[in-house]
Amino acid sequence: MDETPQRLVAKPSWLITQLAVHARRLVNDGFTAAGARGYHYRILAALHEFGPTSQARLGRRCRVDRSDIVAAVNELAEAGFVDRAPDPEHGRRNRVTLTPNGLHQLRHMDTLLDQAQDALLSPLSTNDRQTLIHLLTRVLAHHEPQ
Amino acid sequence: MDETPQRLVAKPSWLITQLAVHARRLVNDGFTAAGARGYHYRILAALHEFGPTSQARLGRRCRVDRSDIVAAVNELAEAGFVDRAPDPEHGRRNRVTLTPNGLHQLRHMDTLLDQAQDALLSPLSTNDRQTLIHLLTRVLAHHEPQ
DNA sequence: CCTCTATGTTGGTGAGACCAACACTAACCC
DNA sequence: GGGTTAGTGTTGGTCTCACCAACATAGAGG
Repeated sequence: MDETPQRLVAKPSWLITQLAVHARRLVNDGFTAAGARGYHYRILAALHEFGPTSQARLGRRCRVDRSDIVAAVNELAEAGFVDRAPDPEHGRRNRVTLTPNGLHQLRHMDTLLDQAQDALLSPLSTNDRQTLIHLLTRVLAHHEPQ
Repeated sequence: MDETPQRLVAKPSWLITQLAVHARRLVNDGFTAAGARGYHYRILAALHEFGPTSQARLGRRCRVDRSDIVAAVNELAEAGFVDRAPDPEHGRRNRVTLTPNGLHQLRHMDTLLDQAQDALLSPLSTNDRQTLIHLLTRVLAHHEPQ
């Protein structure tokens, strides 16, 4: 009952954006349990993988606007997950560093995130998941500025 | 340069939500050219496909909260795309109807939307598009309350 | 030296999804 | 029939995410 219009269901953009709603809900349910949100995970992940950097670079890596990085780093710094200090060899730049507590939080969020991935793709076989990931990666790569 | 963390790229939820960003951008660029937004299209499409209904039912069909339907129907009614009148056989309910102008706007948005779909999936062959749509439909169906 | 670019920061906007509360109506049940 | 329950429209919020304009300031390049 209360069927959704064929005009919507047939559009790839509908499928993707609606599925993104469910994905975000699953992920955020986990993250809020850890007192965090998406931007936090992106930043912690980038710091762990590439080491300390400036906020601007962080934003470019995580696809987050530099003005939004400010707020997110504020929150992470206040929680002790990140350390923000002026870059010694550059007056204007900040140097954001992952703290041990931040690494711990990152690992915690990782397990929460893995559960969400599983819940998200539960109806698909391992093979189907692979093909879906492959196709999505191709399409996304095409739209990333690179 | 400025690579994105592997932790993100490997997550299906990242692929889906990031692709949804691009999808929304493509779609909205078209819609704003028509002075509209996503909610408007959903409502017009539902009215065209299922005929006049109440706002609550409209919301259930389009996956839009009933409080958000109020604002969207306000905008559509002010533009003359939709007619809102109290349901004669139900004191509380409203009866929302698609006007001729609304149908015209729907058709206009349809062509804009088709262009966006094409731009979105441009890197994929017809076959790959089919598979992607099929997989997305399956996953989405699993998460819809039905 | 002067211009151009990059950086951090503040303060907005907008879409979309969602929630709580209220007034009121309809439908249901005893 | 009367009281309870469920549904409807509406107001007024919240949150996340994405994005933009402006500004002060620092570094890099000519």
